[in-house]
Amino acid sequence: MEQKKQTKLGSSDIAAQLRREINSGSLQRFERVPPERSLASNYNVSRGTIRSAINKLEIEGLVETRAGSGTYISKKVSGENSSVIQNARPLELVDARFALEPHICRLAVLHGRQTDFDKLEKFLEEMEKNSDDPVVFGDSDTAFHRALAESTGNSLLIWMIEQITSVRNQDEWARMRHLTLNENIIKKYNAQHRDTLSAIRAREPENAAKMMRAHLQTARLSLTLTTDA
Amino acid sequence: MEQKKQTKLGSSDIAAQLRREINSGSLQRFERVPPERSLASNYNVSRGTIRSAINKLEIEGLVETRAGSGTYISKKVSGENSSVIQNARPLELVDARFALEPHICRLAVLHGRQTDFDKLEKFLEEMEKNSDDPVVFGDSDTAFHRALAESTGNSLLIWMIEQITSVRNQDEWARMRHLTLNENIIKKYNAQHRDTLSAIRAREPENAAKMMRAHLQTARLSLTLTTDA
DNA sequence: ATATTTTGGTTCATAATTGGATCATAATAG
DNA sequence: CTATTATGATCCAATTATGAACCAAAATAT
Repeated sequence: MEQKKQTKLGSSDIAAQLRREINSGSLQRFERVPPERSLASNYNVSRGTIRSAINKLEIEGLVETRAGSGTYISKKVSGENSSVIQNARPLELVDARFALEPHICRLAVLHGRQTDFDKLEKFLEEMEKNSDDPVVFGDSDTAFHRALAESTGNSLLIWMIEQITSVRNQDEWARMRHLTLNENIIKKYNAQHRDTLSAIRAREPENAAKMMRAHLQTARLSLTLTTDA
Repeated sequence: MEQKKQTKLGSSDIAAQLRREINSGSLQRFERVPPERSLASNYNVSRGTIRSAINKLEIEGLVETRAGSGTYISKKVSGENSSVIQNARPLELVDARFALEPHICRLAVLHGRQTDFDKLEKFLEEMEKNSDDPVVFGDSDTAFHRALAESTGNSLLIWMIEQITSVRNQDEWARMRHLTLNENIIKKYNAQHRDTLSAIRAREPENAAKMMRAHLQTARLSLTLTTDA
């Protein structure tokens, strides 16, 4: 099997080696696996062999590739999440947000400071500027809701929102996001985000909560429409 | 080391590296991250790449930038999950319950079954039977609120309530409970619990949420009165 | 107070990098 | 021999990086 004489390494051997390096952590320091061309020259095999090996790892879910960008180690490997969060279903998650976020808005009115609102404004503008890019929008959206929680100063609520948003960056959810986030939905979200922030700035707690509920209602609707289709 | 020169670092790699340095604490001591231009020359990449990396960290909440001043490491250390709960202050916890439990009541109306309500009834009777024993009452109270969450069928909400109630069994909280739980308060709690369950059984979501808010309002009040005294 | 320097924010055109895909050829295994 | 696999070369399309210039806010020096 593994004579170092003349037997070249096959794609399976390379895959096994990479798998080992990822799990052992020697490659985990960086999010990105070296480019295929580098790996090919390092292992002294052709690029096709490397591609075949990486393909195996991708099927295992250990790694994900983005054309033009690189091959990345799946976040599931590096960051461990609570199993409860991982197994949460989309509608459960929306319901949890329905519980938390309207009240977070009320508390933001009570405890939020000017700098908190400025930060929210920044993320809001970022979202509005990237209405055509679901990925960038999604990141800013996550940051917005997180900053909203932070404005309450309540460490428990911040932590809960962190737990909830942490799940958004996983594979399954990335696909879901692509299905639900079209430009119309994003524009609607932007308006609702702005309504919410305006109500908070105006120090109207119930109105802010109402705006947030409307936002979440939209999110739930787009979710059910997508999953039913 | 082996291939750093050949394979140039991308923004993801640099973000990962900075994230590592921050979390490990080697950069944490200094308030300010080196300026972008310095980092760019240190890492031998363009400033745009550095900016892209820092932007990733900012979205994660690890770092915050101030134009004209610099980029600063966010004060809060990456908090341990459990310690967040452990270090939660009583009022923070009540606020979190204020967010979760009224909505849990609404969902209980929607998704609760007869067996769930029977279980709630059982804990309620247990509480009423032990109005004179703060310890037994406290346990039944915890069980009641947990069963309430379970009746929603939402694993996320159940988990969050579990996290919250888990803290109640600690030393500090045991003392607090002794201070707040006199027989009058307990009788009031019992009435409010019964009101809540009645509203749920009557399938009146908003009314159930209202009863729960009244309950939590009482809890918060007894807390502030005690801690102020 | 005022001027200068430092710093992040922004934009732009251009270049380099990277995974995706194909194909003819050679090597290897069964 | 035959089927499978690896090779090496080439082109494509998406993504990212680069380098330069300029701005505005903040910090610092005069």
